This record gives sequence, structure tokens and C-alpha cells, in this order.
Amino acid sequence: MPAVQREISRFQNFLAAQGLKLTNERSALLREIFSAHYHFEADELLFKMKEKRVKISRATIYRTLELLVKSGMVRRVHLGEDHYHYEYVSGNSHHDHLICTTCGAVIEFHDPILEERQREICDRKKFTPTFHNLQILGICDACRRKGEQPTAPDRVQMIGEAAMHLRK
Amino acid sequence: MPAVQREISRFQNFLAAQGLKLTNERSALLREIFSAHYHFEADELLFKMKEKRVKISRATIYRTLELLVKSGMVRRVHLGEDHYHYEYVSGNSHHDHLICTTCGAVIEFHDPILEERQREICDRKKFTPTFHNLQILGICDACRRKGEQPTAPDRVQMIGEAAMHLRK
DNA sequence: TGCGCAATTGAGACTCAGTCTCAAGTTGCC
DNA sequence: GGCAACTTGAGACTGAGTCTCAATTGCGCA
Repeated sequence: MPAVQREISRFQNFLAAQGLKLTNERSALLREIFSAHYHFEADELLFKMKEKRVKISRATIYRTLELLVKSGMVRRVHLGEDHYHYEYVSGNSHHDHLICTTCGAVIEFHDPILEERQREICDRKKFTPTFHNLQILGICDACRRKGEQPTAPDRVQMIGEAAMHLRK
Repeated sequence: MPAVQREISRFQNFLAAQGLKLTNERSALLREIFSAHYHFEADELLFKMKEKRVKISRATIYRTLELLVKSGMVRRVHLGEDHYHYEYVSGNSHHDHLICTTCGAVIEFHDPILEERQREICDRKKFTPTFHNLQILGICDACRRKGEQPTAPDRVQMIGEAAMHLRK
């Protein structure tokens, strides 16, 4: 069974467990999401479905994304822009992000030492963690070679957001 | 010179350097921001200024916040909600956040070991970092004592946001 | 003191992501 | 068939944030 099909079945199980159904609209959207894109936006999906002549409304896209987030198969994240991004969580593996403020590239990483240190900090503050979210903004290797200079830290937030819009 | 006045002068220097002026509106807003609030929202400022019978428009608030971010004295952050929060950066000290998904409390912390580890990760990925942003969501000590249970990690994002709205 | 110019302001229109409503359509079960 | 629950799309709505534009302020200079 191809990976996409397997993921769709997983979601179908999740739906069935609460008396919900896997409709044509939902499975078309899942095929889109699970086929290639680790990071995506709601509007991007709307656009791609339109391109593919698949009839699906904005409301349904948002509704399906909400279900996917509830199922744990998709995560809703902020990547420095002013709206949400979604990311496909394959096998529940947790990771964090390096985000290039020049080209908008998103590089995933996972580091157990970092995670362990975070647990220690929470212990010390008597805080019970359930989830975390780390973004490191900066310049990726490719952009640095092209001569891009790191920006003053104070301004990164704004410039990072501006740069990400360029991708579109 | 009281701390607030010192900060206002700092901002005035920043403005002067680009031929901009410290107007009454701007200094009233600065007094509000620098007097007590480490974390705040644009709308909250608008409300407080109205309460204090200080006449200032929404456009001016956003414009001044933009200048403050550019000056490096204020940082624009996401704290799990769907809109921006701002935080006053005293003495440029960097810190990250523990955010209670039950009561919305924001606890700041700074950990050099964590920072060092992040630098190592960037080195390994040949990534030149300029800024980072770490939020740990979970249950604070006070809420845990009151018997709040940690939520399934998958759902924290959504529930965290919902809980934060309750604060209002 | 008055002039001119650039910076500044407020009101309100606008944008855009995301949510909500509601009537109509679909599906499965008795 | 008929009911009930689920689902959908269209479009209205919301709310944070941005933009425009005409009116105002305030400084430098004569």
C-alpha cells in the first residue's frame, strides 16, 4: 500500500471513531497534502485544488484541516509569517525549524540534547510541558554563499516576514 | 532619572537619528508600554489609552509599535494566539517563554546551555542564526496544583489558543 | 512674526485569513 | 421510503493589521 493511501486510511480510522465519514472532498484534499508537501498554507491548498479542477470550498478546507490537527497527523505552526502554516507530521516525529530569512527555506531538525535540556528547565520552574515550538531564524548555507549578510537581530522579525512573502 | 524616562530618551535618540520626532502621542504610548507591561497587545494599548482619556488612533499605535520594533526596544512575538504580542526588551536581554495553556501565564527564562546547543546545531547545518524563538506550552505550577491535567500533545495548540482567549 | 516643508495624525476604508451560518445535498440505517 | 446525522458550498461576518488622504503640527529660517 503506498504511503499516501496508508495515511488516508489512518485518517479514516480517526474519522470513523467519531462517527464521521471520509468524503470525496476530504480524500482529495488528503491526497494533495500527503503527496508532497511538508509545509503548506490553507490558501495554497485552495489554489492547488482549483488548479486541479477539484471542487472544494474554503470552509471545507479549513474544516478538514481542523480535523487533521485534531487527529494529530497535521500540526498548525507559525513560521514567522502573520498567518498559520500547517505541517504534515509523519510518524508523529517531533522536530523544530531553521528558517532562512532570505529565501524562506525551512529546514527541519531534531535534537534530543536540546529536548532534554528543555525538560530540565521545566523541572526547575515546576512547569509541566506538553508541546514546544522552536524557530531559529537566520541565513541558510546557500544564501550565505551568495553573499547575503546576516541582518541585525533586532530587525530579523520584520525582515524575515517580508522575505517570506517573496516566495509567493 | 526614572527608568521610564531613560527608556523614552533612548527612543528619542533613535528617532532623532532619522529625523523623526517624539510627539505627545508617542511619549504617552511609551509611558504606557514601559511602565509595567512586559507583554502586551496592540488592542490592549488602544483600550488602555482610551481608558486614560489619551486621544490616540489605532493607526498611530501600530505606527509607533513598528518604530519601537525597528529600534530594537520592543520585540514582536507569537505567543500561541492568532495575533501578535509585543514584548518590551529591557537591556536587550534575550529570553524564551513557558506558556501555560490553562491560565495563559507567560513565564520568561534564559538558558545559556540551550543557546549554546542551538549554536552547535546551526554550525552542523551550516546555518547562520540571527534570532530564535522558543515557546514551551504546558501547565504552570499553580494550575497543576489546582488539578489541571496535561492535555494530549496533539491538541495543545488548539486548546492553548482557546484558553488564552479566556483571559480577556 | 510669518513662511514653507516635512513629519505626524486620525478617521475610516480596505485587506485578508479564518470563522460562522444556513439551506441544500448525501449517506446509512431502520 | 423516510428519518436523522453528517457534509457541503456560498457568502456573510469578524478582527487584526495596513493603507490613504486630508488636515494639523512644529521646526528651521528669513
